[in-house]
Amino acid sequence: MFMYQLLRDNIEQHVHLSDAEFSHFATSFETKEIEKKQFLLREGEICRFEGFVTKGIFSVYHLDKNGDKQILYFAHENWWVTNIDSFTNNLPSQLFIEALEDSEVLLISKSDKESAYINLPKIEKLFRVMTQKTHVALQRRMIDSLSKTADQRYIDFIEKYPQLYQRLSNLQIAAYLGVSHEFLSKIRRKIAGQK
Amino acid sequence: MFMYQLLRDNIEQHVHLSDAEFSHFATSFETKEIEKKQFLLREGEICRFEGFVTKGIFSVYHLDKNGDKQILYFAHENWWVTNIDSFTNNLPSQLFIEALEDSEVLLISKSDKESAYINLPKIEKLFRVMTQKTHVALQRRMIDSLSKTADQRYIDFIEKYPQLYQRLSNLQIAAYLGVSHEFLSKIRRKIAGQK
DNA sequence: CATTATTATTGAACTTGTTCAATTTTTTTG
DNA sequence: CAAAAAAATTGAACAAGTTCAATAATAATG
Repeated sequence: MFMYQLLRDNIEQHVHLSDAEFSHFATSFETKEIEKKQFLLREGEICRFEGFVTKGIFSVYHLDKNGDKQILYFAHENWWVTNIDSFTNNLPSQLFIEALEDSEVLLISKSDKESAYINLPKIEKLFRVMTQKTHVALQRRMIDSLSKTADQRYIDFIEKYPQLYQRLSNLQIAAYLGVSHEFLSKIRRKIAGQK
Repeated sequence: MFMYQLLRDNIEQHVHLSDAEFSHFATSFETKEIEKKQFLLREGEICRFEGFVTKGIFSVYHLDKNGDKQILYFAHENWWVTNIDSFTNNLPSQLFIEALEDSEVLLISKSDKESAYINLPKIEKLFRVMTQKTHVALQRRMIDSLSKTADQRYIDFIEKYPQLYQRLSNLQIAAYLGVSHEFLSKIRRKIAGQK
């Protein structure tokens, strides 16, 4: 099936699995469809899965006490999505994971993931390498957030994620950049005027 | 030796090693002393180590084109320090690692670390778990950086790292919080006035 | 301990970003 | 396709944070 091929290609970027190994690992996943505006995970729930997005986009965000949303990341096709804190430590999630389009994910449970670690050490390596990459990306974003102005972060975002930019509302992008959507609107006007 | 006991206790928080396993792993480390204001790693160099701090404090930071410093984290006794991006991908470092006091680290090279992964799978687990924890902490910091005001981030910092706060200058703390040190000074005045 | 460096404070003018409220535009849905 | 809902724009008043330049306080060093 197409979505399993996507998963295989994704894994192949980090470690090589034989047909048999992949087939076995792939049976650990179940498919789930989530409609737009529905949740894969809500605040307070314990995250019992790690997901691989095969269709659509999810946003992973925090809601602060003022009701403002801070988006940690977007996960579209070919990305992994979970609340790693809740998942690994069995803690109530402080994050929401919401579908921004009608979406589809392959989900693996914690116990299946742990079995895979044991049966297939390459899987442990896979997740270690993925976590490292994600961490490096977040370090870069943290530095940008400390040093760059919102204008520049917006320009960088468009350049880095042109396909994502097309599919997201400015409300979403503003919540990712950490500015009000009104201010993002003014940034857009300013940039448009410069061209 | 005292510093190896520190290392062992640190590892023990995540995985258990027998005396023999630990002794073997410990031989991979070499001790290095770094004087205050000297560098463990400079921008442009490839990071060939992962370090465990046994004495002193390091700051891991980026210098932007304006010459402003953004501090990613501080590593004091009992913390690990490296540039994970440069280390894992053999890329020139975009970060500096500088000793803020006369310091001492135990260093392990990439090849020794990789041997350990192979000889002792618990070590792979150790680093996977540590990276996950670090990642979760950075996610929380990212959310705070998107949602909280500098006053609140400063108050949080003092509360979270009271011992670190005592040993750092306000210049360092400002570069960590992402504000000018002048503004931090005004925050401090405001907070002092409230008490 | 006297001198020099670095760090911290302060004020004033300025820039960046927020909030609120109103209006327009676009998208969704019956 | 009409109506309703959601998203985007705009302006005005405000708050948060920067920059620059001067001064004071602390720490480092011969």
